[in-house]
Amino acid sequence: MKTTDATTSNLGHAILGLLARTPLTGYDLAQRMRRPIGYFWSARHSQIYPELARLEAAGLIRHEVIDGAGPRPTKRYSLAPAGLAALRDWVVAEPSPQPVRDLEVLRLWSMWTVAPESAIELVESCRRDHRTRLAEYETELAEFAQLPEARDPGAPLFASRVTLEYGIRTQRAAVDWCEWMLGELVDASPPDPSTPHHGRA
Amino acid sequence: MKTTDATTSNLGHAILGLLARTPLTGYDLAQRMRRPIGYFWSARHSQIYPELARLEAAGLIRHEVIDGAGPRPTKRYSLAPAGLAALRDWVVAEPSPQPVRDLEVLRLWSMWTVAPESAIELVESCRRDHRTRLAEYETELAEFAQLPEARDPGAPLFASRVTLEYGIRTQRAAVDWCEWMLGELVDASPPDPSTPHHGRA
DNA sequence: CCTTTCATGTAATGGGTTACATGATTCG
DNA sequence: CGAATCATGTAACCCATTACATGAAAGG
Repeated sequence: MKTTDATTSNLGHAILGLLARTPLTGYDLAQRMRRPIGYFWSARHSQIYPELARLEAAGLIRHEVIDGAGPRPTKRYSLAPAGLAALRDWVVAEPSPQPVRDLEVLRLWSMWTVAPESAIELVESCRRDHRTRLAEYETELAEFAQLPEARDPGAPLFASRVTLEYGIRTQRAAVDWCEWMLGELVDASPPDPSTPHHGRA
Repeated sequence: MKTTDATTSNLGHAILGLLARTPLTGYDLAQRMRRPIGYFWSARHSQIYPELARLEAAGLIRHEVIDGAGPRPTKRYSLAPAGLAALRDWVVAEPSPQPVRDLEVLRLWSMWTVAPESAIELVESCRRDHRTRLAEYETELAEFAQLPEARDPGAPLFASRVTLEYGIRTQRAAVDWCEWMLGELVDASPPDPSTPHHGRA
């Protein structure tokens, strides 16, 4: 006998994951969907509010009305026991292969259609972006990496730490890749033809 | 004066990028949306056929009827001059920040709610997946990496090579990350309590 | 006083998946 | 003779973004 027959969406599980850490309002959830979990999952408030209603109807979350500045009653949501069970089930469930969509790689996949100088500019701008995000993640990780809870696999901070580490590693790999590409580009098309160059013409 | 005022979608540019390399039927395009470009962009045939009609209405592509096995006339699409221009414009255009959605990281972000043994299994299955994909990309790259066109920034194979290299680097980073995580997990919770172990309890 | 932040909702539109539908050829 | 491959399309539905709508408190 299953605890939940209602099929909960990915967004629903993202919300459950947030509420498993601490009770939040819909507004707070929307903020968190930028940072800290915004770097691997995102959603707008217009998507969050209806999903909260669905989760509550399924008995996975509950709310209490608190003081707030909005024109309507401010609701703070928290995880119901069935919600924690549903989250646990989902974490260990067989992952269905998700469709990949990387706009940056798609763009660079057609870089051969433009002049090499434009391609170099393009790659340099990618490198800049990845460097910026890398620096952000590194400062964010530094804020809590040394706390003892960040070492405990049963603590939320542990998961925050390892996922941030993932972000750092992939951004670093992306920066390295950009630099490797720049090497490949200038190797094939030397930037200054007045300077004598070695290698193939 | 712009060449195209019609706003073309990401999918549209993916199709233009494919047709810039060689003429294809809608069916062929759907196949390519799995491999080779399927690892960074994907689409089903039900999405591709209407988009082809839109691109053709915008004058970016053309088709000719060829012999085929389908019940309806088989159409081979190729890029029109305006299509190549639109593709070039898009490649060098300012990229709008795309929303990120990584289901694997979202899942692991809630790994703290399950037993450490379950978490270890989870990470091991992630490592297996990344290793498989890494091996696929490596064999695919080996097929054309040594061809001379793969060194020419103006050739499609150059872009194929560098984007595959990106796939390889990110998958390798992911495998390393999984192994690092396993180290963190067994460090905190020793797998076999009967064996005497060093470090903190 | 004006802008930002707090705070919650709905409506319209676009992008994407699943399912429906058809029919010839090739291979086991 | 049945399954897979070739080959193209439509319809229904879900997910996500943008835009519409409202209003109080706080800060410059």
